Amino acid sequence: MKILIVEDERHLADSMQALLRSKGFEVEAVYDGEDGAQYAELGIYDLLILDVMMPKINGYDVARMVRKQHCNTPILMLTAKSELEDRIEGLNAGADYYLTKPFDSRELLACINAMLRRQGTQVNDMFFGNTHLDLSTCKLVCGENSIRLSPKEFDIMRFLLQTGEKNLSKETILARVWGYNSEAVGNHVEVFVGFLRKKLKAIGSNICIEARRNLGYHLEVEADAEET
Amino acid sequence: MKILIVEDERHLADSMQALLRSKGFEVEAVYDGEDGAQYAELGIYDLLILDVMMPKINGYDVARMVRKQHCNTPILMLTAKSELEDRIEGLNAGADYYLTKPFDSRELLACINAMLRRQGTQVNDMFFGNTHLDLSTCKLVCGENSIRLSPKEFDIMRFLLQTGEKNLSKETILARVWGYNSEAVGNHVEVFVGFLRKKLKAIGSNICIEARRNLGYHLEVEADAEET
DNA sequence: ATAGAATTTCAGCCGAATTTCAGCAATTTG
DNA sequence: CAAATTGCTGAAATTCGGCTGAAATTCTAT
Repeated sequence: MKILIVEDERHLADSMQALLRSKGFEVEAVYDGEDGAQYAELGIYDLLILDVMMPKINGYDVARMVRKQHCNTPILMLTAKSELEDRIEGLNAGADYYLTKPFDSRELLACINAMLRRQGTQVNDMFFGNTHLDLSTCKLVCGENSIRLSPKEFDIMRFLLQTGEKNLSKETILARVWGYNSEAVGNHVEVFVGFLRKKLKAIGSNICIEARRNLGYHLEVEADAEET
Repeated sequence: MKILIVEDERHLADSMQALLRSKGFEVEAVYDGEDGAQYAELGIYDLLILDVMMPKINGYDVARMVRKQHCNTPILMLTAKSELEDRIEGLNAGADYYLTKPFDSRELLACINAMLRRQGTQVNDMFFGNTHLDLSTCKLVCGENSIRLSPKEFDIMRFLLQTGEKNLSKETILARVWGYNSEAVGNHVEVFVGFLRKKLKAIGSNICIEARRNLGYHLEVEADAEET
Protein backbone atom coordinates (compact mmCIF):
# COMPACT_ATOMS: atom_id res chain seq x y z
CA MET A 1 0.00 0.00 0.00
CA LYS A 2 1.84 3.05 -1.27
CA ILE A 3 1.07 6.60 -0.17
CA LEU A 4 2.52 9.87 -1.44
CA ILE A 5 2.62 12.89 0.85
CA VAL A 6 2.98 16.31 -0.77
CA GLU A 7 3.45 18.85 1.99
CA ASP A 8 5.90 21.72 2.34
CA GLU A 9 5.95 21.84 6.12
CA ARG A 10 8.74 19.39 6.73
CA HIS A 11 7.80 18.79 10.28
CA LEU A 12 4.24 17.82 9.47
CA ALA A 13 5.31 15.78 6.47
CA ASP A 14 7.77 13.83 8.58
CA SER A 15 5.38 13.11 11.38
CA MET A 16 2.68 11.93 8.99
CA GLN A 17 5.22 9.76 7.25
CA ALA A 18 6.26 8.22 10.54
CA LEU A 19 2.67 7.66 11.61
CA LEU A 20 1.69 5.96 8.38
CA ARG A 21 4.84 3.88 8.23
CA SER A 22 4.05 2.62 11.69
CA LYS A 23 0.71 1.43 10.36
CA GLY A 24 2.40 -0.60 7.68
CA PHE A 25 2.08 1.71 4.69
CA GLU A 26 4.86 2.39 2.25
CA VAL A 27 5.21 6.16 2.26
CA GLU A 28 7.08 8.69 0.16
CA ALA A 29 7.13 12.43 0.71
CA VAL A 30 7.95 15.40 -1.49
CA TYR A 31 7.93 19.02 -0.48
CA ASP A 32 6.49 21.15 -3.24
CA GLY A 33 3.71 21.06 -5.78
CA GLU A 34 5.94 20.58 -8.76
CA ASP A 35 7.54 17.41 -7.46
CA GLY A 36 4.14 16.41 -6.16
CA ALA A 37 2.50 16.58 -9.56
CA GLN A 38 5.39 14.78 -11.19
CA TYR A 39 5.37 11.89 -8.73
CA ALA A 40 1.60 11.68 -8.48
CA GLU A 41 1.16 11.38 -12.21
CA LEU A 42 3.20 8.21 -12.24
CA GLY A 43 -0.02 6.55 -11.17
CA ILE A 44 1.79 4.20 -8.84
CA TYR A 45 0.28 5.34 -5.54
CA ASP A 46 -2.80 4.08 -3.78
CA LEU A 47 -3.45 7.42 -2.14
CA LEU A 48 -2.26 11.03 -2.42
CA ILE A 49 -2.15 13.42 0.50
CA LEU A 50 -1.95 16.98 -0.83
CA ASP A 51 -1.38 20.15 1.08
CA VAL A 52 -3.12 23.14 -0.47
CA MET A 53 -0.70 25.96 0.12
CA MET A 54 2.65 24.99 -1.29
CA PRO A 55 5.51 26.50 -3.25
CA LYS A 56 5.41 26.46 -7.07
CA ILE A 57 2.06 24.76 -7.62
CA ASN A 58 -0.78 24.73 -5.11
CA GLY A 59 -2.68 21.63 -4.11
CA TYR A 60 -5.77 22.41 -6.14
CA ASP A 61 -3.73 22.67 -9.30
CA VAL A 62 -1.80 19.51 -8.52
CA ALA A 63 -5.12 17.71 -8.14
CA ARG A 64 -6.40 19.10 -11.41
CA MET A 65 -3.20 18.14 -13.22
CA VAL A 66 -3.33 14.62 -11.86
CA ARG A 67 -6.96 14.16 -12.86
CA LYS A 68 -6.28 15.56 -16.28
CA GLN A 69 -3.80 12.74 -16.80
CA HIS A 70 -6.68 10.33 -16.24
CA CYS A 71 -5.04 9.24 -13.05
CA ASN A 72 -7.72 8.63 -10.48
CA THR A 73 -5.77 7.87 -7.38
CA PRO A 74 -7.83 8.96 -4.35
CA ILE A 75 -6.81 12.39 -3.08
CA LEU A 76 -6.96 13.62 0.50
CA MET A 77 -6.54 17.35 0.70
CA LEU A 78 -5.09 19.09 3.73
CA THR A 79 -5.34 22.73 4.55
CA ALA A 80 -5.21 25.30 7.27
CA LYS A 81 -7.97 27.18 5.48
CA SER A 82 -11.33 25.91 6.55
CA GLU A 83 -13.42 28.26 4.50
CA LEU A 84 -16.37 26.86 2.67
CA GLU A 85 -15.11 28.10 -0.66
CA ASP A 86 -11.83 26.31 -0.19
CA ARG A 87 -13.47 23.01 0.56
CA ILE A 88 -15.66 23.34 -2.49
CA GLU A 89 -12.74 24.28 -4.70
CA GLY A 90 -10.77 21.32 -3.42
CA LEU A 91 -13.56 18.84 -4.07
CA ASN A 92 -14.23 20.23 -7.50
CA ALA A 93 -10.56 20.12 -8.36
CA GLY A 94 -10.72 16.37 -7.95
CA ALA A 95 -10.13 15.74 -4.27
CA ASP A 96 -12.01 12.97 -2.52
CA TYR A 97 -11.77 14.26 1.00
CA TYR A 98 -10.91 17.48 2.73
CA LEU A 99 -9.27 17.63 6.13
CA THR A 100 -8.60 20.84 8.03
CA LYS A 101 -5.33 21.40 9.87
CA PRO A 102 -4.71 20.83 12.63
CA PHE A 103 -6.22 17.35 12.54
CA ASP A 104 -6.14 14.42 14.88
CA SER A 105 -4.04 11.47 13.85
CA ARG A 106 -6.93 9.10 14.48
CA GLU A 107 -9.10 11.09 12.13
CA LEU A 108 -6.39 11.02 9.50
CA LEU A 109 -6.21 7.26 9.79
CA ALA A 110 -9.97 6.86 9.78
CA CYS A 111 -10.40 8.78 6.59
CA ILE A 112 -7.42 7.15 4.91
CA ASN A 113 -8.97 3.80 5.73
CA ALA A 114 -12.34 4.93 4.45
CA MET A 115 -10.79 6.05 1.18
CA LEU A 116 -8.74 2.91 0.67
CA ARG A 117 -11.72 0.77 1.56
CA ARG A 118 -13.72 2.60 -1.07
CA GLN A 119 -11.01 2.25 -3.66
CA GLY A 120 -11.30 -1.46 -3.14
CA THR A 121 -7.67 -1.89 -2.32
CA GLN A 122 -7.71 -5.29 -0.76
CA VAL A 123 -6.16 -5.86 2.58
CA ASN A 124 -6.27 -9.63 2.70
CA ASP A 125 -6.45 -11.55 -0.53
CA MET A 126 -6.90 -10.44 -4.07
CA PHE A 127 -8.97 -12.53 -6.44
CA PHE A 128 -9.04 -12.88 -10.18
CA GLY A 129 -10.36 -15.78 -12.18
CA ASN A 130 -9.95 -19.05 -10.32
CA THR A 131 -6.90 -17.78 -8.48
CA HIS A 132 -6.02 -15.51 -5.60
CA LEU A 133 -2.97 -13.90 -4.13
CA ASP A 134 -2.49 -14.40 -0.41
CA LEU A 135 -1.00 -11.13 0.76
CA SER A 136 0.19 -12.46 4.08
CA THR A 137 2.21 -15.37 2.71
CA CYS A 138 3.01 -13.98 -0.77
CA LYS A 139 1.58 -17.08 -2.35
CA LEU A 140 -0.47 -17.54 -5.44
CA VAL A 141 -3.28 -19.97 -4.74
CA CYS A 142 -5.43 -21.91 -7.18
CA GLY A 143 -7.57 -24.61 -5.67
CA GLU A 144 -5.30 -27.09 -3.92
CA ASN A 145 -2.15 -25.73 -5.48
CA SER A 146 -0.11 -22.81 -4.34
CA ILE A 147 3.27 -21.40 -5.11
CA ARG A 148 5.51 -18.85 -3.48
CA LEU A 149 6.36 -15.60 -5.21
CA SER A 150 9.62 -13.75 -4.84
CA PRO A 151 9.35 -10.14 -3.63
CA LYS A 152 9.43 -8.58 -7.09
CA GLU A 153 7.12 -11.19 -8.54
CA PHE A 154 4.75 -10.45 -5.68
CA ASP A 155 4.83 -6.69 -6.18
CA ILE A 156 4.13 -7.01 -9.87
CA MET A 157 1.38 -9.57 -9.41
CA ARG A 158 -0.31 -7.41 -6.82
CA PHE A 159 -0.14 -4.37 -9.05
CA LEU A 160 -1.59 -6.34 -11.93
CA LEU A 161 -4.40 -7.68 -9.75
CA GLN A 162 -5.16 -4.18 -8.57
CA THR A 163 -5.71 -2.86 -12.04
CA GLY A 164 -7.11 -6.09 -13.42
CA GLU A 165 -8.28 -5.65 -16.97
CA LYS A 166 -7.01 -2.13 -17.28
CA ASN A 167 -3.73 -1.65 -19.00
CA LEU A 168 -0.50 -1.17 -17.07
CA SER A 169 2.48 0.18 -18.95
CA LYS A 170 5.95 -1.17 -18.41
CA GLU A 171 7.06 2.28 -17.32
CA THR A 172 4.43 2.40 -14.61
CA ILE A 173 5.39 -1.04 -13.38
CA LEU A 174 9.03 -0.04 -13.36
CA ALA A 175 8.28 3.12 -11.39
CA ARG A 176 6.23 1.27 -8.84
CA VAL A 177 8.30 -1.86 -8.38
CA TRP A 178 11.84 -0.73 -9.07
CA GLY A 179 11.36 2.86 -7.95
CA TYR A 180 10.96 6.18 -9.63
CA ASN A 181 14.45 6.61 -10.98
CA SER A 182 16.12 3.25 -11.14
CA GLU A 183 18.31 1.77 -13.81
CA ALA A 184 15.84 -0.94 -14.59
CA VAL A 185 14.57 -1.26 -18.14
CA GLY A 186 11.68 -2.83 -19.95
CA ASN A 187 13.28 -6.22 -20.28
CA HIS A 188 13.27 -6.59 -16.51
CA VAL A 189 9.52 -6.46 -16.54
CA GLU A 190 9.37 -8.89 -19.44
CA VAL A 191 11.52 -11.38 -17.60
CA PHE A 192 9.42 -11.20 -14.46
CA VAL A 193 6.20 -11.42 -16.39
CA GLY A 194 7.71 -14.58 -17.82
CA PHE A 195 8.34 -15.93 -14.32
CA LEU A 196 4.79 -15.13 -13.28
CA ARG A 197 3.30 -16.77 -16.34
CA LYS A 198 5.27 -19.89 -15.59
CA LYS A 199 4.09 -19.95 -12.00
CA LEU A 200 0.48 -19.26 -12.93
CA LYS A 201 0.61 -22.17 -15.31
CA ALA A 202 2.26 -24.39 -12.74
CA ILE A 203 -0.67 -24.08 -10.35
CA GLY A 204 -3.26 -24.42 -13.09
CA SER A 205 -4.52 -20.87 -12.93
CA ASN A 206 -6.77 -19.52 -15.64
CA ILE A 207 -5.28 -16.05 -15.30
CA CYS A 208 -3.43 -14.78 -18.36
CA ILE A 209 -1.07 -11.86 -18.35
CA GLU A 210 -1.71 -10.36 -21.74
CA ALA A 211 0.69 -8.02 -23.47
CA ARG A 212 -0.48 -5.20 -25.71
CA ARG A 213 2.32 -4.19 -27.97
CA ASN A 214 3.61 -0.76 -27.01
CA LEU A 215 0.96 -0.36 -24.33
CA GLY A 216 1.74 -2.73 -21.51
CA TYR A 217 0.14 -5.62 -19.70
CA HIS A 218 -3.24 -6.52 -18.27
CA LEU A 219 -4.99 -9.56 -16.85
CA GLU A 220 -7.54 -11.72 -18.53
CA VAL A 221 -9.33 -14.92 -17.64
CA GLU A 222 -8.35 -17.68 -20.00
CA ALA A 223 -11.48 -18.68 -21.84
CA ASP A 224 -11.21 -16.69 -24.99
CA ALA A 225 -14.27 -17.72 -26.86
CA GLU A 226 -14.25 -15.07 -29.50
CA GLU A 227 -13.73 -15.80 -33.11
CA THR A 228 -15.41 -15.05 -36.35
CA MET B 1 -28.38 8.48 -10.81
CA LYS B 2 -30.43 7.49 -7.79
CA ILE B 3 -29.98 8.94 -4.32
CA LEU B 4 -31.59 7.91 -1.02
CA ILE B 5 -31.97 10.48 1.74
CA VAL B 6 -32.47 9.18 5.28
CA GLU B 7 -33.21 12.17 7.49
CA ASP B 8 -35.82 12.71 10.15
CA GLU B 9 -36.03 16.46 9.90
CA ARG B 10 -38.69 16.71 7.26
CA HIS B 11 -37.88 20.24 6.36
CA LEU B 12 -34.24 19.49 5.67
CA ALA B 13 -35.03 16.25 3.87
CA ASP B 14 -37.46 18.06 1.60
CA SER B 15 -35.14 20.86 0.73
CA MET B 16 -32.28 18.49 -0.06
CA GLN B 17 -34.61 16.45 -2.18
CA ALA B 18 -35.68 19.52 -4.09
CA LEU B 19 -32.13 20.67 -4.54
CA LEU B 20 -30.89 17.34 -5.84
CA ARG B 21 -33.89 16.86 -8.09
CA SER B 22 -33.20 20.24 -9.62
CA LYS B 23 -29.74 18.96 -10.49
CA GLY B 24 -31.17 16.01 -12.33
CA PHE B 25 -30.86 13.25 -9.73
CA GLU B 26 -33.58 10.78 -8.95
CA VAL B 27 -34.17 11.14 -5.23
CA GLU B 28 -36.12 9.22 -2.62
CA ALA B 29 -36.42 10.13 1.03
CA VAL B 30 -37.33 8.18 4.17
CA TYR B 31 -37.60 9.54 7.66
CA ASP B 32 -36.17 7.08 10.13
CA GLY B 33 -33.29 4.64 10.46
CA GLU B 34 -35.38 1.53 10.15
CA ASP B 35 -36.82 2.47 6.79
CA GLY B 36 -33.42 3.80 5.86
CA ALA B 37 -31.67 0.50 6.46
CA GLN B 38 -34.38 -1.42 4.66
CA TYR B 39 -34.30 0.76 1.57
CA ALA B 40 -30.53 1.14 1.53
CA GLU B 41 -29.94 -2.60 1.62
CA LEU B 42 -31.79 -2.98 -1.65
CA GLY B 43 -28.53 -1.92 -3.21
CA ILE B 44 -30.25 0.08 -5.90
CA TYR B 45 -28.93 3.48 -4.98
CA ASP B 46 -25.83 5.22 -6.22
CA LEU B 47 -25.48 7.23 -3.03
CA LEU B 48 -26.88 7.27 0.49
CA ILE B 49 -27.24 10.40 2.56
CA LEU B 50 -27.60 9.40 6.22
CA ASP B 51 -28.43 11.61 9.15
CA VAL B 52 -26.79 10.43 12.36
CA MET B 53 -29.43 11.19 14.98
CA MET B 54 -32.64 9.55 13.99
CA PRO B 55 -35.53 7.64 15.52
CA LYS B 56 -35.27 3.84 15.88
CA ILE B 57 -31.79 3.28 14.43
CA ASN B 58 -29.06 5.88 14.32
CA GLY B 59 -27.01 6.65 11.24
CA TYR B 60 -23.90 4.82 12.37
CA ASP B 61 -25.83 1.62 12.82
CA VAL B 62 -27.59 2.01 9.51
CA ALA B 63 -24.19 2.35 7.87
CA ARG B 64 -22.88 -0.73 9.64
CA MET B 65 -25.94 -2.75 8.70
CA VAL B 66 -25.67 -1.73 5.09
CA ARG B 67 -21.98 -2.61 4.93
CA LYS B 68 -22.62 -5.90 6.62
CA GLN B 69 -24.89 -6.81 3.72
CA HIS B 70 -21.90 -6.31 1.44
CA CYS B 71 -23.62 -3.36 -0.06
CA ASN B 72 -21.00 -0.77 -0.78
CA THR B 73 -23.02 2.16 -1.94
CA PRO B 74 -21.15 5.36 -1.05
CA ILE B 75 -22.41 6.92 2.16
CA LEU B 76 -22.47 10.60 3.01
CA MET B 77 -23.12 11.18 6.67
CA LEU B 78 -24.77 14.30 8.02
CA THR B 79 -24.76 15.48 11.54
CA ALA B 80 -25.15 18.42 13.83
CA LYS B 81 -22.44 16.97 16.03
CA SER B 82 -19.05 18.06 14.84
CA GLU B 83 -17.00 16.35 17.48
CA LEU B 84 -13.90 14.55 16.41
CA GLU B 85 -15.05 11.28 17.92
CA ASP B 86 -18.25 11.41 15.93
CA ARG B 87 -16.47 11.93 12.67
CA ILE B 88 -14.17 9.02 13.40
CA GLU B 89 -17.02 6.79 14.39
CA GLY B 90 -18.89 7.69 11.25
CA LEU B 91 -15.95 6.92 8.99
CA ASN B 92 -15.22 3.67 10.75
CA ALA B 93 -18.85 2.64 10.55
CA GLY B 94 -18.50 2.67 6.79
CA ALA B 95 -19.22 6.24 5.77
CA ASP B 96 -17.25 7.78 2.94
CA TYR B 97 -17.73 11.40 3.85
CA TYR B 98 -18.82 13.39 6.83
CA LEU B 99 -20.62 16.72 6.54
CA THR B 100 -21.54 18.90 9.49
CA LYS B 101 -24.89 20.64 9.70
CA PRO B 102 -25.59 23.30 8.81
CA PHE B 103 -23.91 22.97 5.48
CA ASP B 104 -23.95 24.99 2.32
CA SER B 105 -25.82 23.55 -0.62
CA ARG B 106 -22.83 24.08 -2.88
CA GLU B 107 -20.67 22.05 -0.55
CA LEU B 108 -23.26 19.29 -0.51
CA LEU B 109 -23.26 19.20 -4.28
CA ALA B 110 -19.48 19.34 -4.49
CA CYS B 111 -19.03 16.37 -2.24
CA ILE B 112 -21.84 14.38 -3.84
CA ASN B 113 -20.17 14.98 -7.17
CA ALA B 114 -16.81 13.95 -5.79
CA MET B 115 -18.27 10.71 -4.45
CA LEU B 116 -20.16 9.86 -7.60
CA ARG B 117 -17.16 10.73 -9.72
CA ARG B 118 -15.13 8.20 -7.80
CA GLN B 119 -17.87 5.62 -7.90
CA GLY B 120 -18.39 6.08 -11.62
CA THR B 121 -16.80 3.31 -13.55
CA GLN B 122 -15.39 5.38 -16.31
CA VAL B 123 -16.16 3.00 -19.10
CA ASN B 124 -15.49 4.90 -22.23
CA ASP B 125 -17.26 3.45 -25.20
CA MET B 126 -18.12 4.92 -28.55
CA PHE B 127 -21.30 3.80 -30.25
CA PHE B 128 -22.42 3.70 -33.86
CA GLY B 129 -25.11 1.52 -35.38
CA ASN B 130 -25.32 -1.79 -33.59
CA THR B 131 -21.66 -1.69 -32.64
CA HIS B 132 -19.38 -0.01 -30.16
CA LEU B 133 -15.69 0.43 -29.57
CA ASP B 134 -14.45 -0.37 -26.08
CA LEU B 135 -11.70 2.15 -25.49
CA SER B 136 -10.20 0.37 -22.51
CA THR B 137 -9.70 -2.97 -24.21
CA CYS B 138 -9.38 -1.76 -27.83
CA LYS B 139 -12.12 -4.11 -28.93
CA LEU B 140 -14.94 -3.72 -31.37
CA VAL B 141 -18.10 -5.17 -29.91
CA CYS B 142 -21.32 -6.13 -31.62
CA GLY B 143 -23.77 -8.09 -29.54
CA GLU B 144 -22.04 -11.25 -28.39
CA ASN B 145 -19.12 -10.89 -30.74
CA SER B 146 -16.03 -8.87 -30.23
CA ILE B 147 -12.69 -8.60 -31.91
CA ARG B 148 -9.40 -6.98 -31.03
CA LEU B 149 -8.01 -4.10 -33.00
CA SER B 150 -4.34 -3.45 -33.57
CA PRO B 151 -3.10 -0.02 -32.45
CA LYS B 152 -3.39 1.60 -35.88
CA GLU B 153 -6.73 -0.01 -36.57
CA PHE B 154 -7.88 1.27 -33.22
CA ASP B 155 -6.71 4.82 -33.87
CA ILE B 156 -8.42 4.95 -37.22
CA MET B 157 -11.64 3.41 -35.97
CA ARG B 158 -11.79 5.85 -33.10
CA PHE B 159 -11.23 8.76 -35.42
CA LEU B 160 -13.97 7.56 -37.72
CA LEU B 161 -16.39 7.07 -34.84
CA GLN B 162 -15.57 10.55 -33.61
CA THR B 163 -16.58 12.16 -36.85
CA GLY B 164 -19.29 9.66 -37.69
CA GLU B 165 -21.12 10.63 -40.82
CA LYS B 166 -18.92 13.59 -41.55
CA ASN B 167 -16.22 13.11 -44.12
CA LEU B 168 -12.61 12.37 -43.18
CA SER B 169 -9.95 12.82 -45.83
CA LYS B 170 -7.09 10.38 -46.18
CA GLU B 171 -4.66 13.20 -45.55
CA THR B 172 -6.33 14.02 -42.27
CA ILE B 173 -6.23 10.40 -41.20
CA LEU B 174 -2.58 10.15 -42.19
CA ALA B 175 -1.72 13.25 -40.23
CA ARG B 176 -3.54 12.03 -37.17
CA VAL B 177 -2.55 8.39 -37.12
CA TRP B 178 0.86 8.34 -38.75
CA GLY B 179 1.89 11.80 -37.66
CA TYR B 180 2.18 15.18 -39.24
CA ASN B 181 5.16 14.51 -41.47
CA SER B 182 5.56 10.82 -41.97
CA GLU B 183 6.39 8.84 -45.05
CA ALA B 184 3.03 7.16 -45.11
CA VAL B 185 0.85 7.48 -48.17
CA GLY B 186 -2.77 7.07 -49.10
CA ASN B 187 -2.55 3.36 -49.70
CA HIS B 188 -1.70 2.81 -46.06
CA VAL B 189 -5.07 4.15 -45.11
CA GLU B 190 -6.76 2.06 -47.77
CA VAL B 191 -5.14 -1.10 -46.48
CA PHE B 192 -6.19 -0.41 -42.92
CA VAL B 193 -9.70 0.52 -43.92
CA GLY B 194 -9.75 -2.86 -45.59
CA PHE B 195 -8.67 -4.53 -42.34
CA LEU B 196 -11.40 -2.69 -40.45
CA ARG B 197 -14.10 -3.58 -42.94
CA LYS B 198 -13.12 -7.22 -42.64
CA LYS B 199 -13.28 -7.10 -38.86
CA LEU B 200 -16.59 -5.23 -38.82
CA LYS B 201 -18.05 -7.89 -41.07
CA ALA B 202 -16.58 -10.64 -38.94
CA ILE B 203 -18.54 -9.54 -35.88
CA GLY B 204 -21.72 -8.88 -37.82
CA SER B 205 -21.68 -5.13 -37.47
CA ASN B 206 -23.97 -2.97 -39.53
CA ILE B 207 -21.40 -0.20 -39.72
CA CYS B 208 -20.07 0.57 -43.19
CA ILE B 209 -16.97 2.57 -43.91
CA GLU B 210 -17.96 4.38 -47.08
CA ALA B 211 -15.45 5.91 -49.43
CA ARG B 212 -16.12 9.09 -51.39
CA ARG B 213 -13.84 9.30 -54.32
CA ASN B 214 -11.28 12.03 -53.79
CA LEU B 215 -12.84 13.11 -50.53
CA GLY B 216 -12.21 10.40 -47.99
CA TYR B 217 -14.18 8.13 -45.71
CA HIS B 218 -17.17 8.30 -43.42
CA LEU B 219 -19.40 5.92 -41.50
CA GLU B 220 -22.85 4.78 -42.37
CA VAL B 221 -25.31 2.30 -40.98
CA GLU B 222 -25.78 -0.46 -43.48
CA ALA B 223 -29.10 0.03 -45.20
CA ASP B 224 -30.14 -3.41 -46.37
CA ALA B 225 -32.58 -4.15 -49.12
CA GLU B 226 -33.40 -0.76 -50.42
CA GLU B 227 -32.89 -1.10 -54.10
CA THR B 228 -34.91 -0.77 -57.21
C1' DA C 1 32.22 -19.03 3.57
C1' DT C 2 28.73 -21.44 1.17
C1' DA C 3 24.40 -22.90 -0.68
C1' DG C 4 20.39 -21.51 -2.48
C1' DA C 5 17.30 -18.00 -3.91
C1' DA C 6 16.48 -13.80 -6.33
C1' DT C 7 17.68 -10.74 -9.74
C1' DT C 8 20.13 -9.04 -13.76
C1' DT C 9 22.06 -9.46 -18.26
C1' DC C 10 22.07 -10.77 -22.89
C1' DA C 11 21.69 -12.78 -27.42
C1' DG C 12 18.67 -14.82 -30.52
C1' DC C 13 14.10 -16.05 -31.78
C1' DC C 14 9.20 -15.34 -32.87
C1' DG C 15 5.18 -13.45 -34.46
C1' DA C 16 1.86 -9.70 -34.68
C1' DA C 17 1.65 -5.29 -36.81
C1' DT C 18 2.79 -2.75 -40.50
C1' DT C 19 4.50 -1.82 -45.04
C1' DT C 20 5.00 -2.71 -49.81
C1' DC C 21 3.40 -3.87 -54.17
C1' DA C 22 1.14 -5.57 -58.20
C1' DG C 23 -3.07 -6.33 -60.37
C1' DC C 24 -8.01 -5.73 -60.59
C1' DA C 25 -12.43 -2.97 -60.08
C1' DA C 26 -14.97 1.08 -60.24
C1' DT C 27 -15.70 5.70 -61.60
C1' DT C 28 -14.82 9.78 -64.24
C1' DT C 29 -13.60 12.20 -68.39
C1' DG C 30 -13.14 13.27 -73.08
C1' DC D 1 -15.96 3.52 -75.71
C1' DA D 2 -11.15 4.00 -74.27
C1' DA D 3 -8.00 6.18 -71.26
C1' DA D 4 -6.99 7.85 -66.90
C1' DT D 5 -7.52 8.10 -62.24
C1' DT D 6 -8.66 6.44 -57.76
C1' DG D 7 -9.86 2.88 -54.67
C1' DC D 8 -9.69 -2.16 -53.25
C1' DT D 9 -7.44 -6.47 -52.12
C1' DG D 10 -4.47 -10.45 -51.20
C1' DA D 11 -0.03 -11.90 -50.62
C1' DA D 12 4.67 -11.31 -49.58
C1' DA D 13 8.25 -8.80 -47.11
C1' DT D 14 9.85 -6.36 -43.29
C1' DT D 15 10.21 -4.51 -38.84
C1' DC D 16 10.23 -4.21 -34.04
C1' DG D 17 8.56 -5.24 -29.48
C1' DG D 18 8.06 -8.81 -26.65
C1' DC D 19 9.57 -13.67 -25.23
C1' DT D 20 12.87 -17.08 -23.65
C1' DG D 21 16.57 -19.86 -21.80
C1' DA D 22 20.82 -19.82 -19.91
C1' DA D 23 24.56 -17.77 -17.71
C1' DA D 24 26.27 -14.27 -14.58
C1' DT D 25 25.80 -11.70 -10.59
C1' DT D 26 24.00 -10.22 -6.24
C1' DC D 27 21.57 -11.09 -2.02
C1' DT D 28 20.34 -13.78 2.21
C1' DA D 29 20.39 -16.93 5.70
C1' DT D 30 22.93 -20.32 7.97
